[in-house]
Amino acid sequence: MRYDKNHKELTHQRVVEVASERFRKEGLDAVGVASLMADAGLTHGGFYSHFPSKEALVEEAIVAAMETTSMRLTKAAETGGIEALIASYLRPAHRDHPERGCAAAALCAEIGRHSEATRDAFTEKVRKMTALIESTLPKPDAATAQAICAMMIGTLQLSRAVSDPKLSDEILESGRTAALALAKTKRK
Amino acid sequence: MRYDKNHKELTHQRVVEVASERFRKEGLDAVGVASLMADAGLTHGGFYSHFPSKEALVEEAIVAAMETTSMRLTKAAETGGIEALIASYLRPAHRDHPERGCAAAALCAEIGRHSEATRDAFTEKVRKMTALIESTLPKPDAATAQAICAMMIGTLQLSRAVSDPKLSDEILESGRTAALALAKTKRK
DNA sequence: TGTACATCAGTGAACGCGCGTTCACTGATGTAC
DNA sequence: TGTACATCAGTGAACGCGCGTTCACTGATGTAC
Repeated sequence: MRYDKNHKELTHQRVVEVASERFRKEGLDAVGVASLMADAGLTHGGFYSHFPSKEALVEEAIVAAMETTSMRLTKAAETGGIEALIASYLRPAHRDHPERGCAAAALCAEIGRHSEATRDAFTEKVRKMTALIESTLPKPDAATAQAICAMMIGTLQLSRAVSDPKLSDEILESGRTAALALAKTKRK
Repeated sequence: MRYDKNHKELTHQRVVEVASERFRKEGLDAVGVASLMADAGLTHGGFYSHFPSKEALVEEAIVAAMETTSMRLTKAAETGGIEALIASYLRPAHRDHPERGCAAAALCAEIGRHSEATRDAFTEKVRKMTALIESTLPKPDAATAQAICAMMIGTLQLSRAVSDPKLSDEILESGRTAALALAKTKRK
């Protein structure tokens, strides 16, 4: 072979990373293959030697984003438990930078309208995320972990969608308080 | 004038209703003006005598959907308080029929990427919805109402996005339990 | 070491299609006579 | 009451554009001699 053994793998990952950012920022439908490849320093023609379809890239990009988020939350939980995990997720910087944030918060509804394969991959990552949350609870419980996960996603989305910065801050604050309350609730 | 005084108004409302359903089901970007007008029994050319742009229709359709949801939640709250409101929002039928459900749950993230006017209109409806929730709380509190609102939206979205029906049911159930727990929490 | 070659990552023109939007028009209808 | 007319809601061809995808190709590179 002529090119470095992992030359293609490197390019592939570069495209996935660019896609992962732009999908989260602009939405899955709003980002085209050509503009994505241009962002990665390539032309669109080569796309299909890396991915069988745009949908396949969507799946890879979501998985990559979810993994980054999981790692970040794991690190937060290690240093400060569930309180730090919630504070890390529901902080203004996360609200203000969806492109570097959780794919579930940025793309949840859109993912629901995508291929079975994409939804399967997403589902697996959601399980991983709720398991992580559960492991940080004073009284581990799957239902509470799922509720905290949903609460964090809903709070981030709502705080991003409203146009009034004051209301947005309030929602973020309310979400932090409520998520923490749920985490500390004693369950049967 | 030749046509019935409210003939055009009726057509306008028909287009808004069709759009409102299809946007919630398929997403804002996925539904085109031509296909929408065809669904309303018209051709695409007449669209711009009803709306200045697609974005204007997006705004109207979201507002219409949010109003329907608010009315439904108000009715639920009147008969069964916050418990009935939560049960109504987080029921399987709502998860399975986004086209007739809450626009916030179906489109929150996408709305965040749309025009200032659309986000302003959405923000107003969110305020209305949280005010409604607050009014049903045993101890009215804006922060708790916002948290319940975010929790319901996040739960519905997550339960729609995951591909495993069993997990989806679990999430819905967890959301109901947690939202109710938040509603009953005594606050300082 | 220097060159000729084979590989294949990446190129760019082209495909059919649907997008949002514009505009000259058509024809159904309520009104005036 | 019957007809001629003016209005304007709705039509459909056309616009430039970007979409996802295909494919014959180019040219940079590691290897073999």
